[in-house]
Amino acid sequence: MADSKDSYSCLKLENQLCFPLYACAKEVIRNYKPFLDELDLTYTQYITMMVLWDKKEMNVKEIGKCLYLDSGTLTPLLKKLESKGYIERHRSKEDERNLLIRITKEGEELKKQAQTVPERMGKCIDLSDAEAKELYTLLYKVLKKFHEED
Amino acid sequence: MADSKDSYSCLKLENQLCFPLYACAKEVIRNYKPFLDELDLTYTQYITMMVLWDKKEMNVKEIGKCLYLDSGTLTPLLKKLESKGYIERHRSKEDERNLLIRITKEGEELKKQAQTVPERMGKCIDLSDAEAKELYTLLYKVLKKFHEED
DNA sequence: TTGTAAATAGTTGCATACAATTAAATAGTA
DNA sequence: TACTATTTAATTGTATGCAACTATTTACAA
Repeated sequence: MADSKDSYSCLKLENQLCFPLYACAKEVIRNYKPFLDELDLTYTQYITMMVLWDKKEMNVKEIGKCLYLDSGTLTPLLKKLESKGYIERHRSKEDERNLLIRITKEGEELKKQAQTVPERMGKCIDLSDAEAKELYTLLYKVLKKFHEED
Repeated sequence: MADSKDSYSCLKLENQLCFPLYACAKEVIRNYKPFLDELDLTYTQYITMMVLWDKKEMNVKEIGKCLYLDSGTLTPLLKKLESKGYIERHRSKEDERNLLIRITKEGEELKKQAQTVPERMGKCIDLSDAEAKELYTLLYKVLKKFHEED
């Protein structure tokens, strides 16, 4: 980062860590769009499907914990995915407070189409394997701290 | 990252680089909130003020280039900052297409209050100076590629 | 000079995000 | 049991973000 010339240099955009993080996340997601358009999914819908491809059935709370999202974001998003036929929403019989989200056959089918997305997307990010791994490690180190605080 | 067990392992959340990027950016910005509430600024308003504290006067296009934002986001945001009295908006006399954004005296005053934000925020991110620098470098490397493509 | 292209903000529509609140169900306790 | 606290989703309100489109102004070329 640049040297400090005055007491306000800390307020320069280029001396912040948060800004490249913010901008980078936004640009990477924007670059996903063409690939996700093929699947008729938005980015948030895509990562939601990703956890469901892995776990098959979860409640809203659990999905939110995985994705760092709350019900205010997830409720409308899950209704959308239901209307697309990729998931089913139904209350748990054991505990009516829980809304169980289960992937459908159509949702499973989508997984096949999605399989090529990560690799194609990876090519948009101009980092070596070592650099990507280093970035991954650092990001999770920051994230871990935030998860602990909840 | 985890080893591949099947052909779908690339679709696991924990094997993605984009996800920690997305979640980390979101969490860091969410952690800014208490500090920015004191200034009555949102995060996007804060980074907009940051470029204006540095440059004093810019048009919407230039601000958008700095922040990776378009007029669809900036137009309402700048009107908001104007209503708060931190900036002035007026058309350029030389070229009426340009809307010039200039910081006001109140906007300059805010800078003094904002000065403590970066350091306090930095403490929320649990990285050493070397790690923070490494993260910064990697993020700008990714960002650079995207800027070149425009 | 006049018609066309390019540049710049603004507008519209859709999809997040999140804080704060609400509603319903369940757990825990006197 | 009856009352209270907790848990879980849903709702509400505000603020982004971005693609697509529009309106206005300027540049440029025939």
